[in-house]
Amino acid sequence: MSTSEPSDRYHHGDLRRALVEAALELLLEGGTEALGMRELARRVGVSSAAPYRHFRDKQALIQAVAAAGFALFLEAVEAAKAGVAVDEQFGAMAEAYVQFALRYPRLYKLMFSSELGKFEDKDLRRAADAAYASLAVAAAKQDPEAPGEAAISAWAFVHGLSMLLLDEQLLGVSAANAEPLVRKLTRRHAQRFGKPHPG
Amino acid sequence: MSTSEPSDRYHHGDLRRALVEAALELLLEGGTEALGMRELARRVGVSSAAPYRHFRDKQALIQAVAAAGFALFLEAVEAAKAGVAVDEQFGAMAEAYVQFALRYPRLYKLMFSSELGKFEDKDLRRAADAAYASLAVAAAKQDPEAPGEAAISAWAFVHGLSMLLLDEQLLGVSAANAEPLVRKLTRRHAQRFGKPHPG
DNA sequence: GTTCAGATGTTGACATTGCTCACATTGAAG
DNA sequence: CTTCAATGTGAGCAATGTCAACATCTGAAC
Repeated sequence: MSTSEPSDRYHHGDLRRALVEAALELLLEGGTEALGMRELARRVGVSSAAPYRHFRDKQALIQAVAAAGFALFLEAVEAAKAGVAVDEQFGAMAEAYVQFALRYPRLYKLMFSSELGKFEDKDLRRAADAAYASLAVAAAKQDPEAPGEAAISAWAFVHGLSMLLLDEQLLGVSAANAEPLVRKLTRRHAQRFGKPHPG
Repeated sequence: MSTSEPSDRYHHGDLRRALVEAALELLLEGGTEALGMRELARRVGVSSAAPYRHFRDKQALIQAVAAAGFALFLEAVEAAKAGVAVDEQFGAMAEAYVQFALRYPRLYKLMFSSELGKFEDKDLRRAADAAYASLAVAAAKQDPEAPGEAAISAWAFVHGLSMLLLDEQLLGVSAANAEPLVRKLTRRHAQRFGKPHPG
């Protein structure tokens, strides 16, 4: 499933990428707890100390994973807006957003866990901002009179909704049957927060 | 600051409570990473194995802390609604909600971290639901035509906004100067999501 | 009041983890 | 071909979560 063949030579060739890939798999399977440096090294078929040539810290490794996550995330959200009428783009993106969270719950959680130190890692920060910007732009178009507030509200809404769904805080609603609710809610949000004087 | 005097007798007397208290302090000071079983035992002045008489797991201990957090949280939100006109209660509670998150960021994060297993621990589940219900009721009153959706949207909004603020994802806005923004946004949300036919 | 059974605490140990240091191996630039 | 920086190895340290065997206390029954 990956491009990483162990290949018994001394130098791995592309350890850094292999590590991030494996870390991602490890995370998706077993959550944050399962994501350890040593286990990671084992997976890639390399000694326990090797990863430290590429990442100062466990935290640095995690930041890289999160950044990769944001890239995936951005891709998904952008894809959702392609070929959609402008005034329906926000709704589509919001839906894609929540669906991403539901499909990769542990990754999503990691991305926003932020014992993570988003501020310190430049790459991570950039990736996160890019994702934010993508949705913010679409949301801002909805309410040209107060674009900033519209963007924040929109982001807060989708993020909060995702979290609620992941925590199964919504009685009777789980990842499996969330789709109709998500659609209804995002549409409702777009309506209420959309252009205030539609007539 | 606590009721826990070490007191050199063999039996502590109220270890369980002391542990949760100390864990809370530890969490507030140093975050999740600083919250370890052994360090905790050290703080309370007890052997490393003693906590296991009261908590099966580290996770169980953490769940107890989270439950305590939800109690605190509920208290804060309820306090905010006391003595406020009914149609302004939601705004007041929403503001209190976000302020709680800003005052206790690490605790708030823990409460919603949910590698936490909210489903399994009954006490925790109850505490979380109670907090949810409190805000949900106020939000539902805002839009009697679709109370369920109003509640979800409201919760998602405040939760999402809190997370964004904690992650400093909002450029130029941090815990220190967040208050006016929070007030403006919650009011805006109440307006847009409030009774659709105010005339 | 003595006794005895839980409940509660202690000691010491095991496996595992993050991380570091001294050393080994390699590929590429001169 | 030599050399050097980049990359990987192995052993080891301190710390952690957890457990089992043992110690001590407390409260209820006699």
